[in-house]
Amino acid sequence: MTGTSEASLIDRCRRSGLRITGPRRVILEVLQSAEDHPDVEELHRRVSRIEPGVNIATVYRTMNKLAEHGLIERHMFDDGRQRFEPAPAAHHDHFINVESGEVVEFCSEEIERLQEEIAKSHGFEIVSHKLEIYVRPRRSR
Amino acid sequence: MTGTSEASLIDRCRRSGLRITGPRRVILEVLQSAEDHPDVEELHRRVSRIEPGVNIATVYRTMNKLAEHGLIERHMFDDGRQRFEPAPAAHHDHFINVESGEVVEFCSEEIERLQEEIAKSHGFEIVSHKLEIYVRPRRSR
DNA sequence: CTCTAGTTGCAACTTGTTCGCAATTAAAAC
DNA sequence: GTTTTAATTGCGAACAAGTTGCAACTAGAG
Repeated sequence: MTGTSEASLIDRCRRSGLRITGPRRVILEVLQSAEDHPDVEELHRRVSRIEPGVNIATVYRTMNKLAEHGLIERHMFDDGRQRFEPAPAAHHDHFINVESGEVVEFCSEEIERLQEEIAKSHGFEIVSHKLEIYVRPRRSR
Repeated sequence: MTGTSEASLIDRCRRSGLRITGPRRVILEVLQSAEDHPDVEELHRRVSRIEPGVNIATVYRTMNKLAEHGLIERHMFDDGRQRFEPAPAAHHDHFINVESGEVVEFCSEEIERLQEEIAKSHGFEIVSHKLEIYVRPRRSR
């Protein structure tokens, strides 16, 4: 999520043979500095704040390109809209706070292991997985 | 998923105060005998085979009503369209075969338990969750 | 049998996303 | 630097899934 990362998105795009244009540069900046999991409209809003005139179709196209090249990760939570995060180093799952919409990442070795085990016992090989836990702040206690 | 069930969907609708009309009766039949997780278009197709003339908007509205009353469960897999299954007795998760699109149910006490634990440690209370494992048949071995 | 609120078909609409196309442009090749 | 050309862009139109307004219809309570 955050800019803890290594090589800038821009560099990684170049290495993937993607052209760095004006609009794209801004989109990448926005993505790189995103601390959350914005959807396309939100990205477009942030981009427009920096440089108005970038069409939302361009944002869509750019996100598709980036996803194709594995440079970002696309999520589809229950609100039915795509959300993105710069491809994280390690896999993780998500808490979605149903009250605020906020997304929190977490990971559990143990759950991953159990999944492997269960898949195997069903004769499957895991391609990918998605664990979303819809939560609310624990009251009282 | 299958008709292993108890009280018919129709009865449960009546008990929920939903009217049983012609179109609705057919939709419920189709749902009840579904062995899979059909989307609205597929449901509509099946309904139309039994009784043509039912509008797809009616299927949408009926599914919304049923979901409101907890009589069916709505899923949103990565294909981005709603899919449904008659509300199952017990919670379960899903394998989605990425090659065939087929959906297989499974459940794991242990994973559920771990989720609780992790949520708690983050100060959350679980509202619901969703674990989807995208798989393919295990080759060779 | 009557009456009314729930339900339906239909067409129009909304929302999120993609597409065609002509104009622009990054960056590879001179 | 200049040329070249394939990738990218803006724009408006087109899509796809799902929803809605409304007048007509009807299940089921009384």
